[in-house]
Amino acid sequence: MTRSPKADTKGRKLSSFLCFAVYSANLAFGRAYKPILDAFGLTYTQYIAMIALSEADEQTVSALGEKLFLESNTLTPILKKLEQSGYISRTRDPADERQVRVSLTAAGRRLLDKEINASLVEATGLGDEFPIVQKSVVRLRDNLLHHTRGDAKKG
Amino acid sequence: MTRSPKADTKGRKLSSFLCFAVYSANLAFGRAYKPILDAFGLTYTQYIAMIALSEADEQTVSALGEKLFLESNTLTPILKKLEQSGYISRTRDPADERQVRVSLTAAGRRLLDKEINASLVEATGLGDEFPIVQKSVVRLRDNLLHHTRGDAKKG
DNA sequence: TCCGATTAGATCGGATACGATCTATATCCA
DNA sequence: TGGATATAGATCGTATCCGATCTAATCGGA
Repeated sequence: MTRSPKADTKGRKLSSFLCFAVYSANLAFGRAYKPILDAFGLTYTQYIAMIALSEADEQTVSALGEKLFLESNTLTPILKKLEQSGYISRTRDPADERQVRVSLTAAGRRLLDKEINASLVEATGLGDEFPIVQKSVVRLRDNLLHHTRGDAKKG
Repeated sequence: MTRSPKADTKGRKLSSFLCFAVYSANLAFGRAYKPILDAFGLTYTQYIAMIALSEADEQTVSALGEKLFLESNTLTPILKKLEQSGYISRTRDPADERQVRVSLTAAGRRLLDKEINASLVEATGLGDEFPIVQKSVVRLRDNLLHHTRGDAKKG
């Protein structure tokens, strides 16, 4: 890496800017979505958790955490709030009382399918580039995650 | 992943995935950097704040906040901690006592210039694509910010 | 079968984000 | 000049993130 000749200082700055670009893009997403989500009493993280829940019913907290890159310490309070709001259900698995099964309720699914919708895509202003940027960011994230765990599965 | 047949649902999902990709890439940056920053007693946000501070001396909290997309409610506690750590200085501007001027100390600058370095670039694993991804994410962020404030200044 | 190890969530404390509000200082202008 | 207004930070409450730890349930081996 650091393919630049004056690699040192320039490399550090570039790195800083990429990490900062992602950091601030994340803040920007939160702010762009907030007015829309506020109307439904959802926070940004709660909304993301519901998207993950929309992919399957009866997911465990751990399985959900793998999708979200979060653990029970973060998820448990969020899921409890979503349960209180009536958007999800939480029940202990009778077959293994250690596990909690989480699903969207009818109200939660209705919220995702109908009430919150296309306005969120437009906010990105990316047009045709949307899937390209998406792919790059996903790969960036995965590279970082592999680096973290010392896992050298590279492409 | 699990791309749905319906256009409506698909649009929502794509949007979700881009916001989620950024969200999780940000988490991934924090985790990849943590082991490195831990050694210097810095958090990820504190590190980013120091990068912004490295661009100029005697910045006000507001000016710093504009670069970081943060306000005094978030910055003040962070800057106080960095001051306690000895990496920055905070002083009221004699010409306008409302303003606080913030600068890196010698120790802070040394930390950025020498001690923390190229290892942070490698963690991204992006190689030559680094500047391209960076540019896309910056544009995404700016689009979102413009959308938030209803400002339609586009490129 | 019983006890240690493992697993799944939950709890706790520290550090962000952020809306709302507060204080102190500076400015405006009749 | 003096009170209304504006500005810059700071404080507070709520909601994430995350490391460390705890509890309860399950599993494994002698």
